[in-house]
Parts: sequence; C-alpha cells; structure tokens
Amino acid sequence: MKEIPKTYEATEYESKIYKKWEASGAFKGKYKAKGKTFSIAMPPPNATGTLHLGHAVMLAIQDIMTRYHRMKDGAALWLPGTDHASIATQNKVEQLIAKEGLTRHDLGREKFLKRTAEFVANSQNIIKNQIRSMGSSCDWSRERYTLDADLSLAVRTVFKSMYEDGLIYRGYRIVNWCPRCKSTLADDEVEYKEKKGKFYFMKYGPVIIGTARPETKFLDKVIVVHPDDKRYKKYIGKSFDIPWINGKVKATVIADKSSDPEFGTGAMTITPAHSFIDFDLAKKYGFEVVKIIDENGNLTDVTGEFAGMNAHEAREKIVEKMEKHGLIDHIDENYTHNLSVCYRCGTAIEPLPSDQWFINVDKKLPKRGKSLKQMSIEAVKSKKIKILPDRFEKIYFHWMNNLHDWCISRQLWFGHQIPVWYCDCSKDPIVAIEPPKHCPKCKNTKLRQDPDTLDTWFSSGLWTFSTLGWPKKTDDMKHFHPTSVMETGYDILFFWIARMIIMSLYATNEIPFETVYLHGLIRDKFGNKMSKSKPETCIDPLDMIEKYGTDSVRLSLVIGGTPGNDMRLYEEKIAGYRNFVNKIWNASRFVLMNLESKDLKAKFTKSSVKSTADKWMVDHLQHLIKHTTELIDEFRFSEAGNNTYDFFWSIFCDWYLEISKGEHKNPAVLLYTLKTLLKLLHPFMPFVTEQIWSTLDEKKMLILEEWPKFDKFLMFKKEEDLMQNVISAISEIRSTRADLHINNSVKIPVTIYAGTKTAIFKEKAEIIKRMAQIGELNIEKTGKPIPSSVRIFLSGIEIYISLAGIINVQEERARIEKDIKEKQGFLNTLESRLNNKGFIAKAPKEVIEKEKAQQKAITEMLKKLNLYKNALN
RNA sequence: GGGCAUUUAGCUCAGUUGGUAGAGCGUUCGAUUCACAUUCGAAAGGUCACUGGUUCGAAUCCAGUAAUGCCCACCA
Repeated sequence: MKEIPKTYEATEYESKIYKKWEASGAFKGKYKAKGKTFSIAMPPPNATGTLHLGHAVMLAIQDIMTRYHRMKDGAALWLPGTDHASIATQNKVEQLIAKEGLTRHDLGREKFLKRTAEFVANSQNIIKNQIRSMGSSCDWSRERYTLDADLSLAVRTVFKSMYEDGLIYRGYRIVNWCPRCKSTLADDEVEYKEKKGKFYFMKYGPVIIGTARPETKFLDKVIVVHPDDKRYKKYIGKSFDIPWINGKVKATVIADKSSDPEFGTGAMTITPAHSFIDFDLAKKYGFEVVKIIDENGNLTDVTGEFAGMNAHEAREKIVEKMEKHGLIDHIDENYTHNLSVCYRCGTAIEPLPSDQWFINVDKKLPKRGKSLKQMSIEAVKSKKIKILPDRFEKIYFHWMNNLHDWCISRQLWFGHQIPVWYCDCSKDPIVAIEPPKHCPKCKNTKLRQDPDTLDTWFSSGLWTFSTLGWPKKTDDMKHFHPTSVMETGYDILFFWIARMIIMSLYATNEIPFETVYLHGLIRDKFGNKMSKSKPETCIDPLDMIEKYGTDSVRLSLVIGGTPGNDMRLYEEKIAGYRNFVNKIWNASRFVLMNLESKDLKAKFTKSSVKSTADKWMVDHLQHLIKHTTELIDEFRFSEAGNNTYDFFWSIFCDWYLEISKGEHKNPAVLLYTLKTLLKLLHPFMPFVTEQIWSTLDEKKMLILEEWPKFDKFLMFKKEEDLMQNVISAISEIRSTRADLHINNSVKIPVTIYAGTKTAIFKEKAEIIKRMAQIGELNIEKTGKPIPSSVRIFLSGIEIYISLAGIINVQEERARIEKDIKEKQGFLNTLESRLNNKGFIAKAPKEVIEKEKAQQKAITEMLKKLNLYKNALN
C-alpha cells in the first residue's frame, strides 16, 4: 500500500518528532487517576557543562522508565533542571576572566555574579538542547534551576529551621582548605593523590620525630608517645627545654593511645592547627591552637623570618636552617604519601582552623527524638528506600555511620548566600528567611549579611521537593513526592544521594525517593576512563547521535549494562544498534507494502488470528509482553531491551515475515504484531517507533498509547507447538544442505514422513519448500526409506533429501558419525543420571519425566541413525 | 590497613528461585536486484579463573586462592 524510503535516516526525523511531542503537551506531568503518580527528579546537570556519556546513560534509562509508566499508567512526571554547581561554575568563570587579565576581586562581588549569571544562562541553553537531542520526554514546563527564587526560598527555609532546631551551628574547627579556591571543602570533596616526597626525621630533644611537613612544626611543644611504649615510659609527664627551629621551646611529654609505636620512631609531636587528629588531641588536653599557615597558604608571623612565604616553597629553606643547627637526624628521600587535593582544581589541601557553619548530624531532633544520621540510616534499613544493586546499601551504612558534622559554608561568591545577618551591636547572628529590615535588639537598619555561600550540595539535597514547590503545600508535592526512582551514577552516592535522604527526611518528614537505581560508569573499549585526551577511544554522544541516530546511541548505553557495574562503549556497538533501527524500519516497510488502506482501519480480534503460523506468532507475542513488562518493573532494562530486540529480529522478521511472503499473509496479524512490538520498543527507541507509528493512520501518537497487555485468550499452546515442528524441520534441512555443500540454487527433492504431525506439514508445505529451497516436496504419514538420500531424524519425523548423483558417501558418513557421536554423548549423560538412585529418589518429578522422554526419543533416533549409517556405501 | 566488585566463545557482555552453556561483533563457508547487503542462510569456537565443600546434580550456593578494577580510611 504505502511506500517509505529504503533506509531510515535518523537525523531527518528526530528533531521534528521531538518538537511534535513537546508541542503536544505529551511530556507534561499529569496526575494519575488513582494513587501516586510515577515520578523522577532528573539529576540536574551542572549549568556549565556539555552533554557527556554519563548524562546520556542517565537520560536514556530515566526516559525508558518515564515512557513506560506514562504508557502504562496514563501519567508520569520527569522533572528536568540544572544545578548551579557553585564551586565548579565559579572556577570556570574565573578561568574565563583570567584570559582578560582579571580576577574576581578586580570585578567585585556584584559584577562577578552578573558575569557568572550571563555565562550560566548561555550554557544552560546548550545543555538543555542536548538533553532534548537524547529524546528525553521530561516536563519542560516544570523545569527548575537550583538558584531559582522559589528554590532559594526552600534553601533559606531549611537553613532557618535547622538553625532553630539547633542543628546548624557556627564553630571554630579544622577544615579542609583549598588555598586556590580560597574556600573550605567537605570531607568527601577531598581527593587523594599518591606522591613521592621526602620524609624528615628530626631531633626533638630526647626523641626523634618523623614528618613529611617540617614547615608546620614551628610551635610543636607536646610530644605524644603510647602509654605502653617501653622506650619512652621514662619521659612521660616530664618537660624539656629543646633547641628548635627558631630558638628554644619548652616541650612536655604525654601518653596517648593515638600514638602508634610501630610507626616511625613511635614518638610524635602535635600540630593542633594543621592536622585533624592533632586538633582533636589539642581539644582533649586543652592545648593552644596556633595557626602556622594562613588562608593563602603562606606562613604566618609566628614563623619569624619565614613569615609570608608560601608554606610548600619554604619547606626546603626551613630544613636547611634545621640542618645548620644539627636538628635533622636523617631524611628518607623515597617516601610515598597520599597528598590530599581539591577535587575541583587539584591544589594541595591545607587543613586549618576556621570559623564555619556546620550541620550537626548527631544531635537528636527535638520533636523526633532521633538524629539526622539515625533517621537516614533507618530509612534504608527499613527498606523504605531501596538501593539497587543492594550491595551499595552496605556502603551507604558505612558512610553514614562514620559521618562527621557537615561543613556547609563556602568562601565562594556564586551560590546561595548564607541567610545570616550581623549587627554591630552584638556578635549574635540574625537568621532569617527574608533579609531583616533592622536589628531586633537595637533597631539599627545597617546589617551585614554573612559573605559566605552554602555548599552546593545543600541546595541539591532539597532537589526532589524544592522542585515541587515546597515549602508550599502544592498538589505536585501530594502527587509526586516521594519520587518513585532516583537514577544516577554510583559515584555520587555520598555527595548527593545521602544528602537528599538527610535533607528530605528533615524538611518533609518523607523519604525523597523509593528506589535508588545506580548505573555504572561508561568506559572506553579497553576499560579505561574516557578522556578527551585520548580521542581515539573517547566517544562524544553528540557525534554519535549525528552519525547513527539517537535510538542507536540509547540502545548501546542500555543493553549490556547492569546496575552498579561499569560498561564499555565503542563505536561498533552503536553501529550494531543502528542496523537494528534500520531493520525495524524495513520490517515496517514490508508490512506497509502488504497492507491495503482498509486493513489499517480493521479491528484486531481473536478471530483475526487464523493460520497456525498466526497463532504461533500471537502466542509468542503474549509471552513477550508479559516478560518485558516484568523485566522493566524489576529494573532489568538491559534484558528487557535485548529480549525485544531478539524477538523482533529472529522471530518476527526471520520467521513470521518470511512465512508471510507468498500466499500466507494475514494483514491483521502482521499489523497487530508490528504495533505491539513498536509499543514495547518505544521506551527504548522512541524516535524510529514514533516515526513508523505516524504512517499507520493512528489518532494518538505512540508516546501516549497504552502499554500492551498480556491477553491469555490470545495464547495458542497447541498451534505454537505444531508450528515449532515445521520450523525445526526447515532449520534442519537448511543446516544439512550447508553441511553437504549443496548449493542453494539446486532445488533438491525432499520427502517427509511426519507421522502424527502430517496435517501441519501438509498445510505448510509451500512455506517449507520456499524457506528450505526445496524442489519437489512429498509429505506422507509414513513410508519406506528413500534410497540415495540423506536422512534427518527429528522426534517423530523423518526427512529424506534425495541426492541421487549428488550424494557424497564419505561426507554423508562423516556427518552421520558426528551426529551419532553428539547424540550418544548426550544419551550417556542422561542414562548415567537416570541410573543414579539418588537422582531418581530426590530430583523433582518433572525433571525425571523430561529426562526419560528425552532418553526414549534419542534412543530411537540413534537406532535409526545407526541403521542408516550401516546401509551407506 | 578495611571493604566491595569482576573473572563465561578471539573481543564486548547476558545468564534470579541449582536441571546437556547464550547474544552481538569478529572469523569461515554459501547466497546479488526478495522489506532490509545497515541483508539472508549455515558453521566453527567454551574444564563458565583456580582448589576444595554442600548436593542426585553447581557457571549458579559455601569456603579458600589468584589476577584485575573500584570505594573507604589515612599515619604523625
């Protein structure tokens, strides 16, 4: 009837289809008629980024779920947005203005933020269009940005409430300080890099101490040894005047179990201001905390002649001086240590004490009697939140159990400025949601806002509910929260997932999501991390979309991947799925060519299913519907996609379409099967399925169609079984021909004795002839062996390929011997099992019955094969 | 140092309640105007890392070993 082009050119259709979807309102998150609606909050990409494979894989998986539920439930929400990513974005803009020779201080806060806003607006558009190019069916009318007014309101609301609950406090603590970003970092924003360096052993009065950082040791005056360390027992509690870097110091020896006798010399001095452990010790014993290194990474005035020098650069000079004074015992030149560096810029971290805002994770909440930590652990332990794969639950618990108070203030400009104001009249902070007009104590109107901003994860921790209108009580909150699934890479389990759980439980008293699906990382062909510095294996999803189409890229990212496991991606894989996309296109093309326009309007019912082949096809399809639905519900997307792929290609195309050629076509079943398959494939490959759908005279777009339902009245077990016999016969004949090197152009005569299955073989004679390239075909119930022929024995069926004049006795003998050997081998294992008393006694009945039946069938076949072999000459 | 994962065909990977090992790519043989050569038909190719255990039966469950990768902690 209709003719569509021979090859599917993805780029011709994709953007048009996307626009049509978007314009039609199909993406809009509607409420399900009954019960809670399926919803996903899209992990917001950084407002600065461009689409990479990490985004591509998350978009593909989330879109599959959203489209599936939209079809199945009639409604679903996928809420998109972007994250301001304070530190990453600020760094990027700083790099940009550096090209103009400017720093952010040259511009000043206001101008710098304006500049950043412009930059963000521009890159947001880029990433948003790239999200569209992946076919993402997200609700753009609900799009959010973490710096939007209402999201910022949510941030300030949570801050104030936490402050009032005594969870947020200001404290003087050691923090991870990045001297380049000039900001604090949370513990998990610190990375460790192995570095070769020197390890210095220094004479410190009665002991020798080891350190990698001599430049922090100026004011050390406490020696710590283990209480049981015999070497030092005599010194404990004593004081010494010790010649040190800048003259004499008075040092005391104390005993504490934190000193490891096995490490170094077993004695250490402590540097309270620049080591987390030493800070804790200093707090424990009440020692003075003096800063040696300042916020710029320079040595402070207490270091005397070294003041103002960069701490790292001063190291060698300090060591030189110590050497001159005989304070160096020896130096280990080959020491590898783990250098802590900033996860954003790679600069070495300086631990230093500073006034910062923290969230107390251990304090029990006034009304709930539990700490944030306890609540967060409970939510997962009780299975209210399920993490897939579940081994990540253990990792989550471990992390949560060891969580320290969360430092939330950052000395950055870009972000949510901390909603705290100060008045000159006192040091007390004024915490408010909206800027206060005057000081509540002295009515002074000149207030200063805390210059710091909040950790970017503070606002993204609110993402599942701040995007739905919280703190207002919105209908969206009611229908969509808690969200159904959080789908993201396992690499941000702590950064983000854990924080969302903490924040949501605190603010809304609800879990943020029911299931966490963690996908793996995409790696290159050799299993390495993809990097732009290796262009030969680095894959840019946008290039691939351009070259192979979005559907192919999506399939290649989903099939073959299992949650929590990394996956390799390479261009050949994408090309393979492009072939599949084209296969679907051409199968549809075939169906269309075999339809009249009246067939498109005809209704499909059970009575449309006529031939045995039709019934075989429709029966298979019911199983596929059932299985695919189950697999998607179980988050097994790879299997669901792969099964449908197999089905489409090797069942629908290779058999049913081939059978349909000639006299046997049934437009109703062809169309029903195609439509059902398009629906099942739509979540995985939305574009090509929608494009084909548009040629089928349907009223609704495929995106809004109903998900196929398994229909037990369309099962035809008996016909399915009969047809399978015909299919095996065709396969066997084809295989035997190829084995015997009989060219396809030779139309060989074949005789089949089909026994009880004679009727179906007679019915399908034409199909068998065509598909197995047979000349003359005789089908009888039984008969005598045909001389000069090759024989195939199936269970209850004998096939004779007459090869008078063509048969090669030697080849045939080899073929038969191989067959006998294989069958004998199988028979042997069957019999040894059936002779095993234990097996008969303990194995389930069905298994035993099955094996007995097989034994009988094979024994019979072997008998025939041997007779045949002996007759060959 | 602690934890986790992976190890299945030449390559990339599936394999959920334990019952003669599967796919795609690649290889080999055969097919040229058939919906599709982005195709079709066929084949070869595997002690399921190793050792032991449980079981009538193990790729699958348990214990141990090895290799690889990842995460956490971090030592003055």
